[in-house]
Amino acid sequence: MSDDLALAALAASSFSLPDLRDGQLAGMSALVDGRDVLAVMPTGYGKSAIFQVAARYLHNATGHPAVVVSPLIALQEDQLDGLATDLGEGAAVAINSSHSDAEVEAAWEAAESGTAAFLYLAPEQLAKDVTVERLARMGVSLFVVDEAHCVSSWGHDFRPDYLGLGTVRERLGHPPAAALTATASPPVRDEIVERLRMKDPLVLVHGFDRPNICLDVVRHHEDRDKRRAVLHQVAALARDGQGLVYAATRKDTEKYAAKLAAEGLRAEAYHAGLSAAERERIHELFLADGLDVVAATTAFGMGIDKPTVRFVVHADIPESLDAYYQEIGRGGRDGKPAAAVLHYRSEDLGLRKFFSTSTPDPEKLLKVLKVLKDAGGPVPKSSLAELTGFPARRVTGLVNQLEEAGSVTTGKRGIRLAAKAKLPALAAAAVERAEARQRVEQSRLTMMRAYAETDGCRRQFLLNYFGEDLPAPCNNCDACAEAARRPDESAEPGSGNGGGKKGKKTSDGGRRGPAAADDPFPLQSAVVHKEWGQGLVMRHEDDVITVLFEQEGYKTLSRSAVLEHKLLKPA
DNA sequence: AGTCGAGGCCCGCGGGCCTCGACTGTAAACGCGA
Repeated sequence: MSDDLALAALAASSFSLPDLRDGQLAGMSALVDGRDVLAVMPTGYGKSAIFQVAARYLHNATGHPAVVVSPLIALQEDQLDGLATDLGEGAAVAINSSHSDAEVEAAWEAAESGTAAFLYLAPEQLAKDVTVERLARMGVSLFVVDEAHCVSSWGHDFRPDYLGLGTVRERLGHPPAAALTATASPPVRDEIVERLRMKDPLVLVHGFDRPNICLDVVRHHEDRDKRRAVLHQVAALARDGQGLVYAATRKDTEKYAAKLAAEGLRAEAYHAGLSAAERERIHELFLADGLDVVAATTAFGMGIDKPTVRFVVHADIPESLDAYYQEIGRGGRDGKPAAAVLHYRSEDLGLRKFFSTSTPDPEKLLKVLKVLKDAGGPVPKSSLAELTGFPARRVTGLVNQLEEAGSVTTGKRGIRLAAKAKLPALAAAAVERAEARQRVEQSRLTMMRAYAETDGCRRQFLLNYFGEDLPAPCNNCDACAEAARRPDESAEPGSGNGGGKKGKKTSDGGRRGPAAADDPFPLQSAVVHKEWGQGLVMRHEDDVITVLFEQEGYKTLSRSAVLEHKLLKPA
């Protein structure tokens, strides 16, 4: 604990942080003591300082740098600039494909000689054995994973090297690990901890609620009505400030941008199909207040820290509340009022389903396994595509599914069988794992849908999902506004409340079930279900209890059925 | 799962309607040719 003073002094002198916020010092101190840390804090809270101060301290003590895994080259370069300002040129270096061979070698030497205290890499770099071996020889004081939710959201299909980070960390001699993210629900946190092989990490959750963001959901039946409403609303919101419109497809971002531009707004579309130069131009223009609105896919966001974003409108529902919270969290970072509006049609869930894990195909998995068995040794992924006749992307997905089940491993020279069992059994194991993954993804989408369709306070729902409790309705969402508009509703018991819609909310906006005192299954309590195993109570609403099960994801149960048939037991 | 858009058909010449196939997101890295 005597380190705490030294850490605080270092934060003040090297990083111009005279006053540390809740959790920052505790995080730094834990890392320096060798304990893993998972920090869930919004952008701008100062979660980077936790690992930066700790890394600096450890570098002074050992001469070894921190390895920082960051998903985007642009983010790496931003952080390099920031650290150069605080600590001087050369204190942080990066190894990625935007640098020449000579620059990369210089970065290595800076890290090895003790000049650089931070070495930034993308997970793809750490998939190369030569890289990991050189790092292991060099010695690593700290293993940092920035934007750690990527482990869960990108690891399974899009960027599988995220799943290998735990192994990489072992090979580096298991240095203490710091995982940082702005948003992660309990199952995502668990997955980060598991994948990075963290042991008893210090979990820091701070500044999670963003009360200045007004939460709003607008439901639609017809697609064209939704499009019209989105345009109308953005045009109105853009009168008072700048903001973002998130759409699910590239084409839609261009349509929205064109229509908004036609209405006289400074609007641009942003998606990964644009050239790097064009993306850079739009990004810079937005930061410099040169645009009223950017219509974007999920490509726009990470690393964009503009405090004055006044609205985030979703033209399509995201895949999960984790993603949604990440995206609306880009609004109102200056603490002033900001609007988060979700335009929702149940039909839009179809596209999200399409984007999620595909149903495992036992035949194709078996084919991959057969090819690997016949080869009798490691097979590079490209050859595997050729030998099976499947497209490269399909092969990646299949290999991931097999690898997650422990049936194959990816090594230096390619993919090889890892288990001795009969091939159909290996394929079946992979199918089982993939189906479990599908169930979890499906349940997360279901929770996103439930948020869109709830009559209760949106913020209570959202915070519940992230494992936090908000005792009273927020008074800054459409449901609370609706409740305030109908003060007499709760005085009318039973039927006859007009509108024809069942289950109108009560005037307290609540519908939170019985008080915690007499509730056998309070929020966040651990429970056991005969079939579904261990779970965590996430939410109460009327007669419905939502429980997060480790294997099955989110499930809703009828409270009366639970009590009557004793479906749940306290764990 | 749902939507877009090309192309065909109909009735009658400019546009509506239908069907059916294509397409739908996120990055880094590497090799190749200029």
